[in-house]
Amino acid sequence: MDMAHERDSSSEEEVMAGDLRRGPWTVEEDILLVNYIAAHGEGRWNSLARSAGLKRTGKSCRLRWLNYLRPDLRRGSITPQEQLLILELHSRWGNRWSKIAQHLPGRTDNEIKNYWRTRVQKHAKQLKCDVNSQQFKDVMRYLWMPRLVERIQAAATADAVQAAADTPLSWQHGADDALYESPELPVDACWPAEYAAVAGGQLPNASVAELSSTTTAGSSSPSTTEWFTTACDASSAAATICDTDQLIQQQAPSQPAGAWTSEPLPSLGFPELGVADFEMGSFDVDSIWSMDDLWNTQPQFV
DNA sequence: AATGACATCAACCGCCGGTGG
DNA sequence: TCCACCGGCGGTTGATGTCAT
Repeated sequence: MDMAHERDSSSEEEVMAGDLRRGPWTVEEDILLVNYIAAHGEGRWNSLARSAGLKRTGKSCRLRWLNYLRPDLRRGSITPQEQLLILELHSRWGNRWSKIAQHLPGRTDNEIKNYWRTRVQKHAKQLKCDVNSQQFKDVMRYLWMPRLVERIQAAATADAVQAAADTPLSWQHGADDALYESPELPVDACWPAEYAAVAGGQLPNASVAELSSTTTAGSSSPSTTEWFTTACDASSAAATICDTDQLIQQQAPSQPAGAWTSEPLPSLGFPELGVADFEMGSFDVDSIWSMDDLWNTQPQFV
């Protein structure tokens, strides 16, 4: 047993002795953590946990913050664009989840890892091939990724038509920015009701949008369509060469500024996509993985 | 309506590398 | 150089939600 293991075990002892809590976080704990970080910033997680009055390990606090409480987290389903990027980056880097996550702003390594395991590996299993096999990589690159691009293009077309029909006035005035910046925005406009109730006005300002995983986000940005077009152009080429470098580098960072975060937002090459992308409506994400398509299109892969 | 199977995801675990005393 | 501490990473698990029968 190495030193690290001993240290982890000692934390375990504390847990067993009742000094530390484990398991799901309560609303009260979340608020303690959020407020403490709002006041003092991130870092030194072990001492942070103690100072904040949390009976949690530093690791647990860090994980909770990074994977759930951070204000710049993106909520909702993995979009087709993101799926495309994940497939491409995974083919390049393998299970380097944190590295992949760096190219999907607002997404966590945990989220991407979960996506990969629940969706992609599931289909590899259905195909009865190893997820790391060349066969499966070929299926991804030459069948599923081009199919994703098709879906993205179709969605872009539909989106453009819809946007032309009813562009919300709010977008013309940058209401999305206001969501993150307006000091007048009531707390409970962004925090789930139970948080607002428990906090009793002690929450940081409304920059903490979409805290709860059950909270649905706002509306779609007009930049989405522009990005779709660019992405699809790039991705069409990517269907054969999958040059995601281009896809990544072409996109200027566009992150909502978390007013009270101590850390600078990551400089990442993915645009801010609105919720319409998460709620694909007629876009059946899973149908991309239709086995029928697979059989009909590429029977040689099975 | 009940229930079992399956999917999802938050949280934990073990390990490793970096850093500073 | 050694050691303790810490943060980060990838793998795994268990609770919960959803769907099919």
